[in-house]
Amino acid sequence: MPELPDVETFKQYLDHTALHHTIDKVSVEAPEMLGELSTRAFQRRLTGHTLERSRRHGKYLFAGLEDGDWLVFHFGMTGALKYLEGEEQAPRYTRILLSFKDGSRLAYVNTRKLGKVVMTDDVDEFLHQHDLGPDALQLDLEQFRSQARAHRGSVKTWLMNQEILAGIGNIYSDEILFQAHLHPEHKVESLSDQEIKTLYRKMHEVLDKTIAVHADPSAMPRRYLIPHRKKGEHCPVCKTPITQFKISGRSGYYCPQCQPS
DNA sequence: CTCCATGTTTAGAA
DNA sequence: CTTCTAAACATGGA
Repeated sequence: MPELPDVETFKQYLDHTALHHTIDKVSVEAPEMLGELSTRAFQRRLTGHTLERSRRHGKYLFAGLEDGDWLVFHFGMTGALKYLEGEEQAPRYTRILLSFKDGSRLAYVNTRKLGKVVMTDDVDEFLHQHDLGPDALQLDLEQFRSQARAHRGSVKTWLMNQEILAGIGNIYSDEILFQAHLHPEHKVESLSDQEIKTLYRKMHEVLDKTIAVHADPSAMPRRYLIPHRKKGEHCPVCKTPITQFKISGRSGYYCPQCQPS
């Protein structure tokens, strides 16, 4: 799930549920998700503190405490948040569970444990340490164009490079390229100014529209590729069979009719 | 059993 | 130095 629109949806969810709650207890079911940070240090930095604000950058979600410290969520491929009230049971694969003073809880759920949950006292430094470029919704057309001019290789790979712009992954890069009528293996260095502009506009449009439906594929516009992004499916626009291809070990999908090379 | 899956990192080859 | 590929991480679902 978690690319920019999914993580933005998690942010809004967190804002509407766990924010302004004081942490009473921290259960770490999967200590390996904390990386180098010890369970004790993690618990010490959270217990007794209050979640006061949140920030998202690319695929990362930051929850700020009243003391200036930050809880950092990264979701890998299968991570999500679930807020629990009353006797509601924590879902299967809950890896971290924050319990609040009022009895409600926030579960960090992650089937495959590919993400991370850590702490940082400086978000900007954290972003720098992780080589993250500007958030995909923050950079302007000028930066977008000059980054395109500074790289070689396929446009899909370029869009997914978190050092260039943060937030776009395998699924949403396919959607953006589909909406922009660009073949995923089109060389980024050979994009015209006009194509770059279209790509930039479509990137915003796709991110905005998918955030508006909380990244739910079943609620996305009719002419979106994402709900048809599997083998044997057909293009929602022209009905041509969708092509699957491999790009550095991952599967990409496109319509050979709407996105000619 | 096999292959595939939304992410990131790393090693090695061009 | 840049770019690309495969593999690894951990775990399920088809």
